[in-house]
Amino acid sequence: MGISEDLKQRTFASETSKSVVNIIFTGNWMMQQMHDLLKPFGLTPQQYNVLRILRGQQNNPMTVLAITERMMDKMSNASRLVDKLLDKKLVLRRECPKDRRAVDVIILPAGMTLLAEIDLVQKQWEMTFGGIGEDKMDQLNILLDEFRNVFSNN
Amino acid sequence: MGISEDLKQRTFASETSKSVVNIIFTGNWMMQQMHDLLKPFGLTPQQYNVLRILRGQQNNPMTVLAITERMMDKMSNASRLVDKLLDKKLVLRRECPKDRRAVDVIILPAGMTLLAEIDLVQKQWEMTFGGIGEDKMDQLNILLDEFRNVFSNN
DNA sequence: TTGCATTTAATGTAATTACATTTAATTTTG
DNA sequence: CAAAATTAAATGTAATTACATTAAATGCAA
Repeated sequence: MGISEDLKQRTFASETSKSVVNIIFTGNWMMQQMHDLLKPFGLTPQQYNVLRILRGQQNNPMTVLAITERMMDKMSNASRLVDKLLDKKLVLRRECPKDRRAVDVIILPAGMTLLAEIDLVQKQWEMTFGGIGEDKMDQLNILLDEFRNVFSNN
Repeated sequence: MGISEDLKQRTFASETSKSVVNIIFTGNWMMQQMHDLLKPFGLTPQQYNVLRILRGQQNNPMTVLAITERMMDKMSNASRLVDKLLDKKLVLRRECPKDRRAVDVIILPAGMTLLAEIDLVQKQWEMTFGGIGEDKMDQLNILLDEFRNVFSNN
């Protein structure tokens, strides 16, 4: 099914507005997939995103600001997401010694273990897209980047 | 800037996970653009989406369920979105004569007028993407559809 | 060094979303 | 037809997000 059938919309004003709608719709759809996948592990996609960012830093502490810069959804409040991960004892938070305004966040072994568990399911899920092929993935990435770059600023 | 620079992430585990991240990130980015564009008009993207769906039906009443089926974000509660539009006096709500469980929603002239105002700004904004060209738009739409169709079900 | 601007994170709050439940109407089944 | 199942929408609520503000630390300029 194409976007027209998915949204039961016969025509679009232009190919551009179809693309705009398709990008938003597919983004939401993808987020929903992640959401469903993560549900058994008790993480929201945003929390998962933060955990993966922390893992990506090879266990070096990261400030909340550095996390924010790397988050897919810039709008969610990294400070509160870290709170949630703290509650779950997946990360550690401590005052940054170099700059006492900042806060260092470090992923704990429990966080690494949970991510490792999720990796299995996540990898399997991603494999479903494997049939599309690297060429098309690459092409898609180029096109999406191009859309965002239309606005050179912000 | 490509997704790597935008998220300050040097490498991705695979081209697939890069695409997955890119789709979500670009969807959020696009939503944020809409959000900023609509702010002066006092509508959220979801409310705007509902209004446009109603306009698309050529002033025929639509039930809340029919609206839901056409919404870009299936998760937002159409019932409460309609509430908000009612508060703003942009739509009318009345019991559906054929099925008294259902509720008919109709866009009011005030809603049409507001949409017409927004159309001007929206069209201008969309024109920014015009340089990308119809071919690439088409290509992108095909690729996004392909991603969603990997899961033939749901 | 003091005062002012800036930066970093946390927090207050209103609005929205997620999820389950409820209510009312309709359809199906025995 | 009556009872049970299903459907459509609304609603209660807890969690999350949006947005502004606050608090604390740092940097910079006079």
